[in-house]
Amino acid sequence: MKELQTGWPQNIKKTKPREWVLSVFENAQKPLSAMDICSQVEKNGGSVWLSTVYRILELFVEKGLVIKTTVMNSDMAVYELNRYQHKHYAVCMSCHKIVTMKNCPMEKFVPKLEDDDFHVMGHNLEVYGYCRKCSTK
Amino acid sequence: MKELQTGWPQNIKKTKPREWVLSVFENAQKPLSAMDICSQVEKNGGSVWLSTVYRILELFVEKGLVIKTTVMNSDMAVYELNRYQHKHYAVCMSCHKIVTMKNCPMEKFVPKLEDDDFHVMGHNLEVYGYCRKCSTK
DNA sequence: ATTACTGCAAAGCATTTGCAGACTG
DNA sequence: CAGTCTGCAAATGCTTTGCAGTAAT
Repeated sequence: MKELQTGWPQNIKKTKPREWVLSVFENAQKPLSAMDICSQVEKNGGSVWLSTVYRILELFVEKGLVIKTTVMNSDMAVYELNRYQHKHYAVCMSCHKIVTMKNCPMEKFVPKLEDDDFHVMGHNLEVYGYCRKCSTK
Repeated sequence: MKELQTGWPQNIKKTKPREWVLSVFENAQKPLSAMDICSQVEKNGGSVWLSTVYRILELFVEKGLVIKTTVMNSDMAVYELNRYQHKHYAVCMSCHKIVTMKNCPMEKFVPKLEDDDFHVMGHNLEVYGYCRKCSTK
């Protein structure tokens, strides 16, 4: 049973750096950049090079384990575990704080696309505005 | 009357490069990258340096004239006119074709955020999947 | 033993910045 | 004329790639 929760994903060779990266994701409360992951791994006592992190992320994305997105007006890519439950965020335009959204507008929504045969696989949504602190400043 | 449609936005000094960039946006059918804009300006007989385009884009975004987004798994930023009517796109995961979405799920949706005082200003939405051609390949 | 993965260095590329001359109002 | 904007060059910073040694099955 325990294996089901923390079990290593199939089709992915187990190595120290990959274990570290995955464990960082499992403890993360928000999407992480490659650098975030790198420094978090080191904070946990491991050691990985940035380029290795990028290769691991590429692999994880390819295997559907992780989702790659970008946060508003930031050129940096961020990654998060694909928990197969939608999760969206609001980003403060002023301080770039990230606030979790608890619901998802796509649940009961069918997009009307110009290509009628477009096969929708998923979506990214991001709300932007001003957080409590910044809107009262 | 004509001025209302093609009138130059207030608070923005009029220069050739800016006029060219704006006109490119007005004739664009999809979000454009800085390079797209640059080459489009040249195609129209103008001439701008890329760094100038970036500075113009930054200004336009700041003035609320243009919106900056990123398209799936591409590290390149794209920009489009803020037409004050939502417009969203679906992106083909295989050929990266962009398909316009005619409706918007946020119209009748109130996001539940962890920060109750978050002041929502707008949103980005992107749907991904496979277009007609790629899903039958 | 074979194949794949990582550390490391160096390259790539979109974007930003500095500066002097040119242009706008 | 004063202040801003642009052309151009060079720097920055995220991400990718090449290669040789190391680790996994």
